[in-house]
Amino acid sequence: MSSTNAVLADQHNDPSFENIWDEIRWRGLVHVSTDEAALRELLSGPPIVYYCGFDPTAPSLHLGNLVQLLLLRRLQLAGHRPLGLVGGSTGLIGDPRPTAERTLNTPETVADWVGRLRAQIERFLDFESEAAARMVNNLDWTADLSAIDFLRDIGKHFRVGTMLKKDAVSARLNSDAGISYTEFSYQILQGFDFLQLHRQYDCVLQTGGSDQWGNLTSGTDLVHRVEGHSVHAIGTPLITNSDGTKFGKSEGNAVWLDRDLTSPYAFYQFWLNTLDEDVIARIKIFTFLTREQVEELERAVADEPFRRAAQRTLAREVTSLVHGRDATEQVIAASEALFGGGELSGLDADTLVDALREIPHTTAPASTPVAQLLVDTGLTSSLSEARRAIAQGGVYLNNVKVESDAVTVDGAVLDAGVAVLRRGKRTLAGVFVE
RNA sequence: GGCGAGUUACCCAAGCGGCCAAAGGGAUCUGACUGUAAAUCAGACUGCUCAGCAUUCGGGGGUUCGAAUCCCUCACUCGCCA
Repeated sequence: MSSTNAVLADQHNDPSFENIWDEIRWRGLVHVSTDEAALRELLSGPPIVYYCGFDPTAPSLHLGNLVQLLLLRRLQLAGHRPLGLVGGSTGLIGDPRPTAERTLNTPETVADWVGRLRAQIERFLDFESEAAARMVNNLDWTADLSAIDFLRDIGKHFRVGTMLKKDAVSARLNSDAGISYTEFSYQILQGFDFLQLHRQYDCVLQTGGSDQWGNLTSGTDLVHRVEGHSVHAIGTPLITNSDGTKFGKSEGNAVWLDRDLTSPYAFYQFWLNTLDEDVIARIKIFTFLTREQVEELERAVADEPFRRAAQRTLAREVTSLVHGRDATEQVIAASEALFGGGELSGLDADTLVDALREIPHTTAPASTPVAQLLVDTGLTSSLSEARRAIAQGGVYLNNVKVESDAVTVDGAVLDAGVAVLRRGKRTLAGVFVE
């Protein structure tokens, strides 16, 4: 925790930019927004209050949310005051996804996730400076709202025609999944949040992903209609990989900020494997490196791509940001030990054991067949898949290709009492031999 | 409430009584190449006691020697009409 605070204390915006708006534009954080000139002026002026909401759809935030957290933080560093909103009520409803209706989670689950998200958000913002952040929960102003009050005081301000035109809604109406009244109503709740925060804290800006644009404008429109005040919204771009795959997925799973869901090692490796084509854009968004530093790395990518200097910097920076510096140094040491290219037997026993603790591992007797170990370590999800992987020549024990699924660890135990299991080029697991 | 269309493996999507563990595409995994890249080419992609067996095509029931394919029923989705 202390190292996380140290990370926070070291963050700065780049003074070479005239104002924060120019910087977030340069970083590629603005995909859509309300009136640009007005926003630029607003953000250059005296401190404003702004917010971003996080709905509890999972027990942890993921990389998409990290973009939002960093935007909140950058604006805070520019002197503005963030409100971190957790969606205690919106999480009970669920915003319409383009594909299909969400499954409703129980109130208990949502409440639990709200607590977890709140704790995560708090680690990325400063709650003590002059521009101290504040946490809010939209359940606080909706829990006691009656259906009649909701329809009379809030619903009356929404036109169904407008609501139907929102992309999220029309996409669903045009799909065979359809949309429930529940999800259709979501934008009203989110719009009401903005109005509430505007009244209570004089909040004048909401940020969010561009896929939330319809919900963001739902809020700005409502505030304008009810209070007559012009307030603003910024939509960040959807981050995409240049090879067409989805950003933020590692082996098909989301990359989470919670270390129990995505280990710091896996997190570091995820960033380390960023494509050359994408790495500079990622650095702009996910790190606090200055424009000058970014340009230097850009040259490094062009001149010496094989060194992957930008990827290493990106991985180190983001992992430090999320997991702290100590954990980051550990996973870097582990990565170097395991990918160093040297003989595993040449590694110091303690170094090797520490490295294996960072990656998926299992404890098993020396007589265990390799196929079983692949399953135990999670390298494959079934024995069939394990055998297939071995048959395809994709499994290695201490860097030696495994020729048969009957092979056991027996002959391959290193001095440290461990063995290194590898699937493919870079998926590793540790075996601690009993 | 009435009528019509639909529900296939992670996603999209063919199949319309046996040759279907189920075409094709995407995603994913592995091999070659390489930089722990990308692109490209090749292979794999339900499970298991793996040259064989078991279980899959919304749920349940039925017809048949035999069903993802036919019938009944339930659930859900979409459209049209009230």
